[in-house]
Amino acid sequence: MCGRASLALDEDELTAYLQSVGVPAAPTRRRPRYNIPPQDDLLLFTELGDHRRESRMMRWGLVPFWAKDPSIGRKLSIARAETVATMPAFRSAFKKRRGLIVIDGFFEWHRDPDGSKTPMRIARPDNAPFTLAGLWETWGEGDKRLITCAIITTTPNDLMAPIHDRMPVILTGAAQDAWLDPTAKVGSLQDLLIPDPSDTLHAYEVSPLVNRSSNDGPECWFPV
DNA sequence: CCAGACGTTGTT
DNA sequence: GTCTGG
DNA sequence: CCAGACGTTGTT
DNA sequence: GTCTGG
Repeated sequence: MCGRASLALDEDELTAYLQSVGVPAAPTRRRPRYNIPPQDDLLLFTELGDHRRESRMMRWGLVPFWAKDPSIGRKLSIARAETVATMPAFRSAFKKRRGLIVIDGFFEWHRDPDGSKTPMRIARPDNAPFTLAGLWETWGEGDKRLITCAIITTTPNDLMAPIHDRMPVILTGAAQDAWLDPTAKVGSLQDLLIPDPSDTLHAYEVSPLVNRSSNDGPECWFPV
């Protein structure tokens, strides 16, 4: 699940949001994104130490530092909260390279009993940004250097349960600080990886235009 | 010892 | 069925 | 996540 | 890098 995200808000709104969570304004130019698939770029911020935070665009699909071939990243876009701390592909990033991924919505495909799939968008009613628990890695050197990331999924909250059996981990407020804290213990980190309790999201059906990731415009958000 | 995997989803 | 491209 | 390809020879 | 399977 959660194989698509969005981040369409304008630079001023994004800058204001980043400042509100202690991140200097993103230096890179960014265009509105309504339909972001795996292997495309997500905006992630992390804590370097002494509470300094930094944001960057990172490719979605984690390539561990030890990978011989970066194509492994295609398989590593989602980690499960239940196993992320111990999985060989994720555990070192879980210990040392946690981050928060800024989005303003994500998509889930609801499967009906007859097998048909209905795309749904999950967002705040005002499309304000929020953050997902993420992991990141650097791989390779020079021209080959890649910076990649993955999201973490958990069980659904009341909003998501009718739609799907998994949802991304959404962190707000003190949980954001706790997730980024370099000194955090595994147990306390694990306690953060729970279904979103904030009750600030809504879900609505959107057009199947979102199925095709090359459709990256507002039509992907239109309610059906 | 070396070779090969390292993930999730959903469907059967 | 499985992999790659988006 | 979904959509689309899944092959080779030899020609432009 | 580290673990599992052979």
